[in-house]
Amino acid sequence: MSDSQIDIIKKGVDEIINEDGLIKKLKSSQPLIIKAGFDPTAPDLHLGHTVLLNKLRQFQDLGHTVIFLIGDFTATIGDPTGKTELRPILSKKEVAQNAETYNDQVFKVLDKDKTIIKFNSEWLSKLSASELIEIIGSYSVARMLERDDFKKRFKLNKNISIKEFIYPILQGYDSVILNADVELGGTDQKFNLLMGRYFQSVYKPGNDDAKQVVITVPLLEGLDGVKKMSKSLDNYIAIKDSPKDMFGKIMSISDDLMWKYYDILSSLSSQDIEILKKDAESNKLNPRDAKFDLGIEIVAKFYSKKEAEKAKLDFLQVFQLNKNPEDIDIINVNSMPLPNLLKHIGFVASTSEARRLISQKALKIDDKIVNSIEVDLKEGVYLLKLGKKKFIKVNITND
RNA sequence: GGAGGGGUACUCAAGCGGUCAACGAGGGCAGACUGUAAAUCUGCUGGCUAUGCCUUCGGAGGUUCGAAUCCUCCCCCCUCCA
Repeated sequence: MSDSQIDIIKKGVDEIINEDGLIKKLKSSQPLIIKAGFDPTAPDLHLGHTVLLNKLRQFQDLGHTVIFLIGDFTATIGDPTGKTELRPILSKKEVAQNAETYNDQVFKVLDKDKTIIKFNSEWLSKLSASELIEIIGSYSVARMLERDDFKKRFKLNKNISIKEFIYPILQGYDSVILNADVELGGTDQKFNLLMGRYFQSVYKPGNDDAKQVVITVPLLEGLDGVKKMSKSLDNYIAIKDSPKDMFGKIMSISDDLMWKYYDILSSLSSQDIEILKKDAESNKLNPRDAKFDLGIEIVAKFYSKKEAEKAKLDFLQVFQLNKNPEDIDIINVNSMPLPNLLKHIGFVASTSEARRLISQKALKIDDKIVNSIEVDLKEGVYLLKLGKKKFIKVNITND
């Protein structure tokens, strides 16, 4: 049992610290407490998050308990990971709203009955100054500077706030409070995750079994193929994206990135993926078709096979046969100058941008390129296409 | 506390009295080519009621016909000294 458990858990993870500890914990045959922290600043869950969520789900399916920890308190500090600036502080209200959004989305992947949601402000906001000092007192600056991003910033003479040192410490302290057996996170979180181990050993000296096992999962690169997928970089596929958008975004990734997505997101075995890769290299398989399959698999995971197939058909319509999609939204608008119209319907951020795009022949009305902003649309229904991807029908009225 | 260096658009980074809505690079967007891939080429990349007007070079004042550029005060970052 434990043997098969460990195999399931090991699949697709980056690192387990340490595996022996995990095996020991699994053998105890008690449900383990699995901790994963989430930042309330990014409420839109995307495929990058699902790598972690899927792994959590596996733990749940194996009978363990997941604590979905929302770092509302630590968010007021700002995770220094990969950052050069402090993050803006969120209000209580914003945090609550964001948490709500999580709630909606998380249980597309996680089993609600086996998930405990916690906010770390519950215990962190109650710490007194002396308690805090005691906690941070057990860690040293030298060890803090072992951390890669701190080290870099220190060497480059960039600002490091003392506050930022507190973040990983408190994250580690969370594990003490929660008695976490295992903590999961992305590879970039390794340092923070290890803090949990450290503080658990401080608070329960000599008891090695009390130390949480750290499991890191690979980071999913964003659509650009370079940076990690994140909302703030706008290179993400949200799990709320429509099947059409999801499929389209997957089709737009590079071939190199496609193989990484296969590795991380698809249920195919690594052997099967190797075969696909070889076939593509020897021209037996058009990489595009491999991408189609990947798109279908991913969309089907969040919707259904049927909707995924439909998204593919739609894609073929639009980009292979150069036709318009079938179900384009239609909205009613009052008559107004073209640049304002484009701004009003959300195609562009400003009328200036609209003018630029029109002058670059990026706008089509009823399949005809618009050459001038002076076009005056009379009452009626028009099909607008901006760039390659944006479609909408407008019904112009003269109220 | 003292001495010096620095803060320019999404990022990096020029400019140091007018020709600056601000060189250049990256990123982004659009067009061509394609497999909505990569690579490549071209254009664009503050806003608006738009051949003009308005707002931007850390903040607030000032000098000047005119300031990102000069002066004063303030804030922030970095270095060295204490």
